[in-house]
Amino acid sequence: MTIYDIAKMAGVSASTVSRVINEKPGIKESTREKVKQLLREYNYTPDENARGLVNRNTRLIGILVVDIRSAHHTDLAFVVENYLRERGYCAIIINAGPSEDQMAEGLKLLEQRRVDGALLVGSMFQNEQVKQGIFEHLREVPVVLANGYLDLPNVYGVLVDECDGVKRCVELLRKKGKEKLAYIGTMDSPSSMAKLKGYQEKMKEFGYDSSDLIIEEADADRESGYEATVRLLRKHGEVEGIIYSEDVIAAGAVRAFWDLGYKIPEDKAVLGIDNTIYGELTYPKLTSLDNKMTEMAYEAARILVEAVEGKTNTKRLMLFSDIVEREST
Amino acid sequence: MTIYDIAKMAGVSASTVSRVINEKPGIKESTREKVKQLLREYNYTPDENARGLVNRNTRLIGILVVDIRSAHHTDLAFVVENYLRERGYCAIIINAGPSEDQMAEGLKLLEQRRVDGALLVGSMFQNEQVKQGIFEHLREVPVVLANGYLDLPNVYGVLVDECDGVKRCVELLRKKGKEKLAYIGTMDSPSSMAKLKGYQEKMKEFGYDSSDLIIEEADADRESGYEATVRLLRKHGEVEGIIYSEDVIAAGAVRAFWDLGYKIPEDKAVLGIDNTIYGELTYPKLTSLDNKMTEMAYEAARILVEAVEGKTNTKRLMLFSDIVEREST
DNA sequence: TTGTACGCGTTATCAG
DNA sequence: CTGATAACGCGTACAA
Repeated sequence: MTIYDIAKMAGVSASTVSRVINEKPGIKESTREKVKQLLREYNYTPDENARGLVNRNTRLIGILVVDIRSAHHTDLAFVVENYLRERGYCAIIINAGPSEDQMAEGLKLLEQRRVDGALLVGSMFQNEQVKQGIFEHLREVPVVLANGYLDLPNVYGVLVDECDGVKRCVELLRKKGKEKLAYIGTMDSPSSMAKLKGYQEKMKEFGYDSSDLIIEEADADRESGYEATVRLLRKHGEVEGIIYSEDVIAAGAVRAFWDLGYKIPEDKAVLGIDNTIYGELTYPKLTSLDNKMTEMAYEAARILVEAVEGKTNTKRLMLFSDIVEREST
Repeated sequence: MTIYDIAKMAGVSASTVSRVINEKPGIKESTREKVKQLLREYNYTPDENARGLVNRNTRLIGILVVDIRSAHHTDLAFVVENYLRERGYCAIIINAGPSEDQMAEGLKLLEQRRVDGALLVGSMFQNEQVKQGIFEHLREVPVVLANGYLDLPNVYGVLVDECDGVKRCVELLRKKGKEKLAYIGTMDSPSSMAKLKGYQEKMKEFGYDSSDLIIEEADADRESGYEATVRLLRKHGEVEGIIYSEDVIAAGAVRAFWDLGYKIPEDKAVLGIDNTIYGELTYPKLTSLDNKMTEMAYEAARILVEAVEGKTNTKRLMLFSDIVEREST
């Protein structure tokens, strides 16, 4: 079913049908009604792709994410997809995977689809190869990085002050009387490094030398959180509080403290980051640094759509995180 | 950059460029190389939409999901997206929302995009309005229901034997010496009803009258799980084991048992369904009925792609669930 | 108020 | 082996 079919049945030309569909003025009311009637009868819907070919847009937005299964990316994708759909855009989701090659591959895919814009979710996209990929494949359309930034004329960034957020976490633990503080977490992304830096700098303010700092690396899963915690406590049983780079790691840690017979928060305080579902599931519930994923998603979607529609915008938007206190501190 | 631009630079016609791009035979090696060189130089990628216009396909697959944030839907979407991408398809994701009107709206959106096929995730899509919507909007393309089925010529279903699965859960609890068994869960989807039916039928086999069965309704979140459990125990303190329709509800319940001073599994056994991350996060860890989401996702994607590519397939594929025993039973 | 003709980027067909 | 031409479904100047 095309506009030609409708046109034939209505005894008018295809352009007339097109005009009716797009609510253009200057059509006799009787023909408009006749066409509308037919449109409804065959519940005809215009082909967005063909439309895009002539309008020179697709109303398609690409969402690139390392792995959609990670909870905060999902939350973000949800908010963004809703925002887009309400404005007539469709979201193409691509799990780019962790390697920079795969990310570039994802960018190429989006170019092939001629997306009107792209959203890259996660600080992992903040690297040279992606920058190069955007330059090669998506130079013509706005690109928004959620929790990242790249210095390119068409790239916008929405960021959260993770370094400052962790500093406030350190302050909170000190205020609760915990002196000896350690840090366990991932170190594989710019975001991770910002968090770590927050811990290091704040501890130095409290008079610790960088050689005194107790830091342990972990992967972003519970098993790793469990093991890293056990490892750290074996060496530094005196630690009174640990900040974890992600709730999921802290969730594994909670189990470790249980098994080792420590009470949370009396013996050891635990503080996670991301304020995800993990934080509410552990016993006791985790205190967590909320890095405002929902807000970030909303702002990223807004900036992207506005840029696509030709409105200018701030290139970098900074959001502030909040500590959500629960039972683990 | 179009094939015409490339053609002009290579001193050939657009058809030749097109033939090179599509690896068609019958091109002089020297011209092929010359064109390929240009293609690389300008890292040109063909416009999939324009391509689709003439090929009469889009290589776009629509994924309709009630809410992408629910963990098992996310897992499924991940597997499906990877499968599709490896085969040259792109996934359009739409959060259809819980109402049947919104679902129909989502179907219309997919028609507009002229998707080559659609995947509807969750038994919630198993209703008359969606059936009508598929008939109106997606009659021409294959549609796969993950965990559901609709009797329409172009609809395929991949299902899991939830009723039978719950029966085996009842058996397991009995074998562990738990006699008095209750059921708490959602009752708002065909899938929920199948689970409930499994509980009811198996209990009858064990000699219980339907009026003896202890059943409590809950929403699919932790708060509701907590409250429903407290409510049920107040009335039936003698219950020795509870089956929950979803892990997330059971996760709330675990907290309720803690607060009420019951030991799991000694005092009360807890059994969830879905084998999601929730099950591993609670303390003790949940025994859960694994309804094979990953396998279902793989099969659904496979059937969909094969149907899109013209291969015939079983209209209904049934998978079998497994109980994953952890610490709560 | 309506229709004709063209172009969007690509592929298929047919002629050379 | 290669090029010209006609589609694909739609929107839009321009003409009537």
